[in-house]
Amino acid sequence: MDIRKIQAFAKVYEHASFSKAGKALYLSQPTISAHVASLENELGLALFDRIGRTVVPTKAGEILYFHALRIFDAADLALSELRTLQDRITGQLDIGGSTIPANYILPEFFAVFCQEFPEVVLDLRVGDSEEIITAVRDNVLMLGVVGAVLDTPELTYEPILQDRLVLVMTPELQRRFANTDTKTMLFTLPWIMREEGSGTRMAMVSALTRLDIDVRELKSVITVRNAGAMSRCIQAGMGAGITSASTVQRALNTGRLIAVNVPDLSLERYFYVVYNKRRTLFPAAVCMIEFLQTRTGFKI
Amino acid sequence: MDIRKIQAFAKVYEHASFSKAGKALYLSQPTISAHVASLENELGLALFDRIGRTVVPTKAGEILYFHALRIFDAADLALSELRTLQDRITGQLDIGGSTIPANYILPEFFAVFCQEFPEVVLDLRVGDSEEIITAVRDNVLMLGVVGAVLDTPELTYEPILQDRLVLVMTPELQRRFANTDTKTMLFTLPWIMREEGSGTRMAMVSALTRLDIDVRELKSVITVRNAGAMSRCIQAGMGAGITSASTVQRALNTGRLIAVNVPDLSLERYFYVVYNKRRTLFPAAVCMIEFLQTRTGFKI
DNA sequence: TAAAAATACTCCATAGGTATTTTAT
DNA sequence: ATAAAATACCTATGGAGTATTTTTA
Repeated sequence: MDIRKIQAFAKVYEHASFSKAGKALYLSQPTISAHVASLENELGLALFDRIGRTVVPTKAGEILYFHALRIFDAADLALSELRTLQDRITGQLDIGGSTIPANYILPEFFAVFCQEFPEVVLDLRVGDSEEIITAVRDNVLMLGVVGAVLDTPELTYEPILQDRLVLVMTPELQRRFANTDTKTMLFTLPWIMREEGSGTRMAMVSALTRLDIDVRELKSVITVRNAGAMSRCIQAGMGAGITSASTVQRALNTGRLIAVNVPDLSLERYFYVVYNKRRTLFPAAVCMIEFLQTRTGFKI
Repeated sequence: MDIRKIQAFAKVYEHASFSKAGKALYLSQPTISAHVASLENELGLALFDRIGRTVVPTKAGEILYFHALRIFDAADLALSELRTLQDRITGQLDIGGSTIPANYILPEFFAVFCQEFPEVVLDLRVGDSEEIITAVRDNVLMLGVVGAVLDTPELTYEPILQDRLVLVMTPELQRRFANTDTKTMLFTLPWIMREEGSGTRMAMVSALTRLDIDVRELKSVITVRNAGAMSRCIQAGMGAGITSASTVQRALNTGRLIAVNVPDLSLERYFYVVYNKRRTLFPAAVCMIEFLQTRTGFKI
């Protein structure tokens, strides 16, 4: 069932002539005869009745022609989609986003991106930084936006945004520690924490490590898997937590929460686009990387 | 876009491995590599990223795989339909029927045929004998059932039924010719005639010719294109006509029409299955020919 | 070191051609 | 006599193999 033989067959069907089919395909008449004969042998069925100098398709020929058109359609469609992939910014782009980017940062960037590149269909997969990075490492996802760098030598991390973490709690809770020294407060506070694998948690851990504090010594009352839950737990007075300023901006503005400054605790971290530079990125993916870099002011 | 290369590509996609694809297709690993490379060259696109010893499809690879499955489906379906055509009585059978067979004879035979061969789909095309025979000669139709033989050397006519034509008129009309000699009556009668090309007309013409009567000398009041119209015209008293006894059986039984005997006018003719014996008949068509011959008692 | 893909090469099947014959109009 | 398909025969591309090298986990 060679596709070129089927093409020869189809042209014979359409022209009811071997020699005309040859002309249409820029092949000699004997070549067409050979192709059709080869198909007939392979199938064990006559495809045409050669009645004198007229060529009439058999029932088998009619059935094959019907399906031949479908085969050509599928092949043509494949070809045209591959061509547009080559020279247009198009196609479905699956992109992984860790908690903070997916919920607080990417949506507004994507809104602009989709306007500028209307042929691209975005599919945002949400997980924590570790999950997204693992998916990118395993080539399940081509692109991720995460809040941490993991030790994966094959991956490229391009910084796109600086983020500020803050230690927040309710004013009531803060008042209880008004006369306590900072380090004691950190060890006494009931903590709301993000799960392991969270970029926010990793940033917190490394910041505390620099103050010689082991997170495992802190009093964790609950572990949550997203920033919204953390914010609500803190507002409910369950304890204090370290989270992106952007996730608690309203609560800080209204005074329902306050950010407590801890001297020498450097709570800044970056968000990155992460990808495997050894993979062939299609235009839409390249575009997305550049878009994230330039629109966040990190490049050009 | 050779289908075998696409098959190699698809197996690599499914196994994420060139060597496993080779095993699955009973081909060597270098052959698989060559096929995929050939496709990549032809398309000018990478289909896989070879990252170390892992193989990851590119976006182009994903698109091609999607369409490859459709191509295989179409090819498989073609193959399976051709196989069932080979060894089962199945498929659509277009069959031409001239006026009398199509309206009065074939329906009940087809009812039985469809019960015995439920996988066959019949499509009955109606025309007059000449139209049907022409369609069979031009290979537009594979089979026809007609009431006349035309001088077409390439066609085979197999008789399937004897038919009796009758000269019919209303009793009133007949009474007007009670004392007229037959020949005068024939020349005086107002005639309802079938169109040229009708087998019924041809049978009538040749019967009259044997009595040295030229139809053109008869007084034709109307030409109709089917037996029902003829019957109604005669019953309305417009004139007399020659038609199959089967088409006016009820009217003869009830006495609304009467058959007038004309000495020496031999009004018998046959119905035939007509086909081009040089065409490859598929099983359902062969079956239909045999069915018509045996069920009408003309063979075995 | 081992496993997988790429490369190098050899071989032969076959897709392609031209020239000719057969067949039917 | 002509037009079309089949046949015969030749050539060269490329599909298939094995052996080997390169690469990387």
